[in-house]
Amino acid sequence: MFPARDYDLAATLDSGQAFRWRPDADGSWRGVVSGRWVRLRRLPNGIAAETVVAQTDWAWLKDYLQVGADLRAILRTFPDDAPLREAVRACRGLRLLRQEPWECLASFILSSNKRIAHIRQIIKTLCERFGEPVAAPAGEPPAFAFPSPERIARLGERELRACGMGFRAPYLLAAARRVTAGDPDLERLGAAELATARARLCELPGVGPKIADCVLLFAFGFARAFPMDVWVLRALRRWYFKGQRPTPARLRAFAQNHFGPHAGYAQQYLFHYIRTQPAATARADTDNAHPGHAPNS
DNA sequence: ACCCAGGCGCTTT
DNA sequence: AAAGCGCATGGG
Repeated sequence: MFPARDYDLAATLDSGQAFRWRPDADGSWRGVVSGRWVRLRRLPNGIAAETVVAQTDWAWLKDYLQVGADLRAILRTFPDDAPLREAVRACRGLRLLRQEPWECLASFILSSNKRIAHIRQIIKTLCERFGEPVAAPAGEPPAFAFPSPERIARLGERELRACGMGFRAPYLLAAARRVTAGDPDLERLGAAELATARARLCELPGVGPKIADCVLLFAFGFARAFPMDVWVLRALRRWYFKGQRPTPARLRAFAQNHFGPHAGYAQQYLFHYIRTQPAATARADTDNAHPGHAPNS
């Protein structure tokens, strides 16, 4: 059991940062982390973890779950504005994970122009077909590790397309080959400056600013990385620029300047909050005649 | 059928 | 810098 306060497993594991967790009827979650089958369950004062093989060192899972992160201290760095206050109130216990770089990179290459439910399906098929088998408890369905870059690099585009990933197949294949060749070296990227690491990732085919920021935030822990997808853009326009027509450059500058040292965390709260809003209001980002709490600089 | 999806790459303005 | 467009696939 890991002691942890303010940790919402559902919001954290099922909100589009990781794609391999499945909920159980009793509120527990099953997944594969670092090639190990894991079941997680929320306890009053922490998180219970169950594996197949007894663990003497849980560092790999504690790091993944970031149970040592001081969420309250992070939230205190947020700017005190109405949208973030409401998002934090509505998404209590939402956390950022610390994922394995290759799995995170590959997953988000597969995410472009896809719904989260379908990203999960593509990744599930990819793991079942090409991932190493992982020991699972009796009665559980077979489990598989996420396929290594070396494994994917040996495949053909046709086998990848058969997983349902469409035009992303050549991107994933090329990225696997580059990573296998050590260009970039994912082991070293986390030690680089944010801008340098982002530029390296963007050299990969199929990786642009948004996917790079996802990897920087979810795998390398760059706290200022701020992935701007359609939902976050919608949130920014609706809650911070109501009635205005901010240019993309203006939105980027605002995001960099407004949200502080844990901007990536703020991003995840806005993302999860607007996605869990009723659809009718979540999409009301274009029809607005009433300026709200909009900043002027 | 039509529209959109945790975008990106390329072309044109 | 920014806007258009195509891209595979699947679900509402």
